[in-house]
Amino acid sequence: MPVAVNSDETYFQIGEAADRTRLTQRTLRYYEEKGLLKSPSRMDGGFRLYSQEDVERLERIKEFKDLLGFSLAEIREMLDAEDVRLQTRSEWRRDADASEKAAKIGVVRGMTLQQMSLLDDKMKKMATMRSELAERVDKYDSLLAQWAETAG
Amino acid sequence: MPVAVNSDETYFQIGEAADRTRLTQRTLRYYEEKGLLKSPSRMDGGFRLYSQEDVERLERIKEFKDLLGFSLAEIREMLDAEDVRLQTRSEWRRDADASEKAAKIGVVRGMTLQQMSLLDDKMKKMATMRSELAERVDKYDSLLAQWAETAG
DNA sequence: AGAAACATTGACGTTCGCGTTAACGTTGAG
DNA sequence: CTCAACGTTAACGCGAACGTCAATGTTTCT
Repeated sequence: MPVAVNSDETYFQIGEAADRTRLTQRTLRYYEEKGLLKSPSRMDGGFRLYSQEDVERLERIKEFKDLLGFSLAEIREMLDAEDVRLQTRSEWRRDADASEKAAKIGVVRGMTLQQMSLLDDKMKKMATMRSELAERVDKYDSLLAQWAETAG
Repeated sequence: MPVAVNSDETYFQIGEAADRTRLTQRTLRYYEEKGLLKSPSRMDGGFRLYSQEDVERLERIKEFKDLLGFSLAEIREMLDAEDVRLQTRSEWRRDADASEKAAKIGVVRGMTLQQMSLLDDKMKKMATMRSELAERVDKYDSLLAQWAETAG
């Protein structure tokens, strides 16, 4: 069961975080080791405590991997870009240098566009592949139909 | 350059097959070793000779890997299914047992449908992801615009 | 307090998908 | 015939992404 640390937020130990994400505990530790996850908070005894946010991040990582076949290093880069975005947002009001921030956002924007075009590319190819497969199914069907005729 | 073995078909040595597929020679040998490719024919001296068909199969393998992130083992299975199809087709006229063939085709048809739904699934998720990314770009844009205003 | 369930940090092992090197044979051009 | 270019097998190597102990500590329930 989830662990309530204060009245507000819910935290999960590694076991449940693993269950929820359908990853293994080893994998969670590994991702942490590889910097894909900021180190989660801990209980007094040292047990890891994952926030809901952490769990969601893990799910995103899984999507990136399964969907796009990215390496963990690549995924790390993409997530880092997002972090820049969040960081930038929180610093938004209290800092001076404007053009630097604009530049940062520009970079992140560019990366996002790149990711989008990569997605577009893959989707296009997948669509092609799909129609090839559909064509085949049609062929099977007509073969079977023709066969049934001849036999009947 | 391609090697003409008889007047009819064109064959390629491993080097050119590798160039054409943008795979390495090692990879071609590896795929053969793993059974993704029926062993290509050989010259007298033992040099491998790849047919156009072989090259196309290699390209298909690449697509499967890059596009769907399948393991070579999985790809092997899918290609095996196709082989059944081709084999079935060549045996078509000269064999007796009709229902057996119909059954085989039914199986292959089923596998193809499965592959299609897998593709659909991935494409759907990718579309979702894409729109999330687009949303982000919009946010960046409005941030930058707003910023330009304030600064101007 | 004792036991079961759960967690921690090493550290070594494993599979996949090739890369690389070594030692050697083949082919084709001059 | 010679030599460069190309190929062959065998074997070891390697990074990625975890799996799998082992030894030990923590939490929780009774």
